[in-house]
Amino acid sequence: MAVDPANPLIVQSDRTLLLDVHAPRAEEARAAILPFAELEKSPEHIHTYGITPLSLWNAASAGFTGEYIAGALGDYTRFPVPPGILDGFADTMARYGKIRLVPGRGDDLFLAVKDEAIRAEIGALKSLSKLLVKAQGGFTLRLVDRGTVKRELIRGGWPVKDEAPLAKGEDLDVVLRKQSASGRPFAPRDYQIEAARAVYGSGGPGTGYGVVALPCGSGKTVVGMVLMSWLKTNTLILTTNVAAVHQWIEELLDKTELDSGQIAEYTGDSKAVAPVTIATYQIITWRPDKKSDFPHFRLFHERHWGLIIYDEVHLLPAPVFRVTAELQAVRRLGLTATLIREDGAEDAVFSLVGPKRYDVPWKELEGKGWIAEAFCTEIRLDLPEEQRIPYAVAGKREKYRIASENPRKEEIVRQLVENHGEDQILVIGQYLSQLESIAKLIGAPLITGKTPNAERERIYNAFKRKEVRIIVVSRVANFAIDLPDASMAVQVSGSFGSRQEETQRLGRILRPKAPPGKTAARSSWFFTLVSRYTVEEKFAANRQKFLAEQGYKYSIQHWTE
DNA sequence: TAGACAGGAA
DNA sequence: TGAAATCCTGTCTA
Repeated sequence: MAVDPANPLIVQSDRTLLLDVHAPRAEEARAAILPFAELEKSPEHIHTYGITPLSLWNAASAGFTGEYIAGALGDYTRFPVPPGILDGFADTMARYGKIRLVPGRGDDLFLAVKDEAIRAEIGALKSLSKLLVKAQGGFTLRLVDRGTVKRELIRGGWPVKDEAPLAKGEDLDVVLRKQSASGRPFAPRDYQIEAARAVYGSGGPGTGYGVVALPCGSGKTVVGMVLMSWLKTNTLILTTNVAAVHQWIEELLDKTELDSGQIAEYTGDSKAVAPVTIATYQIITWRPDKKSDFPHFRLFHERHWGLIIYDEVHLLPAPVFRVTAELQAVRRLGLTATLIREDGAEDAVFSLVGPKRYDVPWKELEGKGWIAEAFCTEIRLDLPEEQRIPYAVAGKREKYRIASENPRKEEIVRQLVENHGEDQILVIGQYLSQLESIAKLIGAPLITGKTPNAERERIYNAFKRKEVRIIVVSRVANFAIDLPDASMAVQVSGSFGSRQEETQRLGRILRPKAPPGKTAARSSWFFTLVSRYTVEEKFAANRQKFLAEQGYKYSIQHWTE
């Protein structure tokens, strides 16, 4: 606990933290600041973290205090911490809990605000003037406005601690199996139980809700099942696509004693409803035209749900926010690999699903062998001579495409797959013409959105049996969770710098290759090809942020002829 | 009744 | 910033 010029962290008064990656104890410092800071930039030497109100409230709701932050910064700081900054953090964190939502008279809710000044500030918020009615010690509001009020308040800088009771839901005896239906012994892992517990008991009995962030391949569905087995109630599970719906059903049948009659699929194919129902976000937000209602919203009050699970909660579509009233009355669990949203709707997730209750650095799971160790390499290459002029004069949009489709990438792919003769490889890209060309060059099958399901299955099976070693895939790789596991991925082009996408792609190769505890999981390789001195460099940097945040190191290799 | 396919949405 | 994929519904065919 002392300022030391060898320390890794520089704390600045604009609420940014600079982490010197090469300093001793840099990794320790990263783990210490992760609960309350967000990574903003991650070039080679110095990483920049920002501390935002939302990151502080997430920390506050997870039980971290101003003293913890003061301690963490004090332990690792290189220079004296700027005066006043800690008070600012404590002040922001103290806002969490100052406003509480509790039951009111009859069906109404009551917004309890003890502090008179805060009461005046909220009373003056125009966006809430129609929803809130002044009362002794706070405001009353209608039950249906619960979600809207919470969202408006967080926009105004006031997170609400929602302590109003949640519907209990109809009983359903959910029991986890000791041995999965497929015959293997099954027990939830420590971190899965901890994650479920963090949500279950988050606000005292009957008030559990919130978000769990765990990497792809670490068994997020198990966290959901553990919570279901504790709450023992009718459960609605929302997810992104039909493949994920099917995976949930398989997992539930495999690892719980529920039978197929108690589980239903609510999708385009089948509109069944059962004590456990799994639906896609898309069907819920479908409507005949822009002026109509959302006919499938009825699913929310079709049954007395006692739990709603939002799979990939960072993809929660905006229209769902409209049924906030129904959603607010039910216990809810958000599952995600990353909370980062490029559209900035994080505050909506915070206020409507809940704060982040649990989070493990990927590296920690990797150390314990639950997910494979990954080596990430960014390969930078020049544009071919003849494309430099066209690139220079191209418009912004064209530039990205020229850089992405750099024909030299094809030769690098060929060499990489040749050098990794032992690995099962996915080549992932964005543009179909480029992928077609690569598939032809290395003689590997290509899967795109147009590939019929039967054909996909045939290729996947051949890949699993190791008859096919390499598959070239388009963006189907982002969502198709039925993709087989691979030990190496080569990304030849990506979309506009989405960290989410990068995370998903890396998730493809992070699944453990050996039984945990016995031998270490087999290592994985992840290569990204980037055209030097082009816009692609900037986007590539953005994509890597999340991985750097989790402690992965990208090594950069410059490719020369 | 199943499937294939077109069209719209985000 | 743009391209590609998905999912939903409705219609047509056998």
